[in-house]
Amino acid sequence: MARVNKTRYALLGILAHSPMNAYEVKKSIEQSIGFFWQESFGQIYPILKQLEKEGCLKSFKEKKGSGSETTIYKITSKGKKELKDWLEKPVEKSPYRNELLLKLYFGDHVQKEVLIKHLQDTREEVIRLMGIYENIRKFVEELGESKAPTTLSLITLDFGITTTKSFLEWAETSQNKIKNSNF
Amino acid sequence: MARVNKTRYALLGILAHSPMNAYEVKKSIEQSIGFFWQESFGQIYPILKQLEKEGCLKSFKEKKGSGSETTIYKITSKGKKELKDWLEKPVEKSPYRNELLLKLYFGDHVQKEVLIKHLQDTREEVIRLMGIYENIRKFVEELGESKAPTTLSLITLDFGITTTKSFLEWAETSQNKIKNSNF
DNA sequence: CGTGTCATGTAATCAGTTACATGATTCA
DNA sequence: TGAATCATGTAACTGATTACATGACACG
Repeated sequence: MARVNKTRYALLGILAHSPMNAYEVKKSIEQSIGFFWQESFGQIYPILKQLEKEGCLKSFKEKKGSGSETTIYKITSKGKKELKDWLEKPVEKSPYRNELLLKLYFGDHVQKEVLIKHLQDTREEVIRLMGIYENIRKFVEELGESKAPTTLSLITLDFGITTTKSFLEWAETSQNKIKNSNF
Repeated sequence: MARVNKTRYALLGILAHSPMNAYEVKKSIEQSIGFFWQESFGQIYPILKQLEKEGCLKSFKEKKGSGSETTIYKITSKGKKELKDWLEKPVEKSPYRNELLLKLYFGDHVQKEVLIKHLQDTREEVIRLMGIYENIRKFVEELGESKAPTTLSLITLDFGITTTKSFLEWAETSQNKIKNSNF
């Protein structure tokens, strides 16, 4: 299960949209795919350099208004091919770990209230996320009507919304089941 | 986000149910919490030893019918306390990565058929999982009526079932959206 | 007798986060 | 002037998988 490095593809994918510096790549990831994909600077900087060495990216210095320079990365045709080849490969399944479920499963060692609290906290957290998703959804919908990239980003966003909804239903039901159980 | 080692708690939780050897711990994890939590031997063996050194587990040799010995681990009262303390702590959120969504988000670089295929493959994979969940559910339901540990394992199982169902709906809808989009 | 499962471990490797370090620019 | 953000990196650490190695026992 999933040993290969996929950070490179996330970076290529982001840079395929538009050239930018490492710092902006991080921001861009957070704002677009952040709810299902994260990258840290400790990965981004070295891997961008490595991708350039491989010829997948080309960097150049750009002067910002006030003298200071920044390193902009631009995807090359080789980089685009690399990205496309990966996109066409089957999705590898990656390990999935859920700490809430682990605590619930072993929950007979604690008071019921503890488990109900864990479920409640998680509900509140995902409700917060749900709000963010729906705001982004509105924003994207208004922005570009029926454009393909818009369609795809809405699809990923809808994944977040639907799984969140089903999580909330499950969590509420589970809280009630625990309340009514005898332990 | 999530830097602490939780393998120890998974092992303690499993051994809190009944004493067993490392090999059986692995099997037991696979059969009970396997769909949301995995552990490899490379983690299990060293961490069991470490837990014993800390006094959370006590090991003893047991002779199997045919002369050979095996090392059985049993949880101690200190181990139970360690588990309970962790169970009471708030659930830490861990990084979530979804490769299918990543490929969909960058999907405008490939043919629509590729994305539809990825969704189809994943649907088939989760349908297979769904079958397993529902079989376990039947089995657990028949086994123990209204026992607390049963309630809790059914709750975790229902998480699998409900999220799988909502995934399937989303995936089908998304396939249609992609079919009808212009790219 | 050979294959599969039981059983126990270690070493190499890797992906990834976090902390640390540094400095420029912006803006209240 | 001081805080926030922009910007670029490296080092340490760690969690985890995978591969490797070994051997007993079961069973057809």
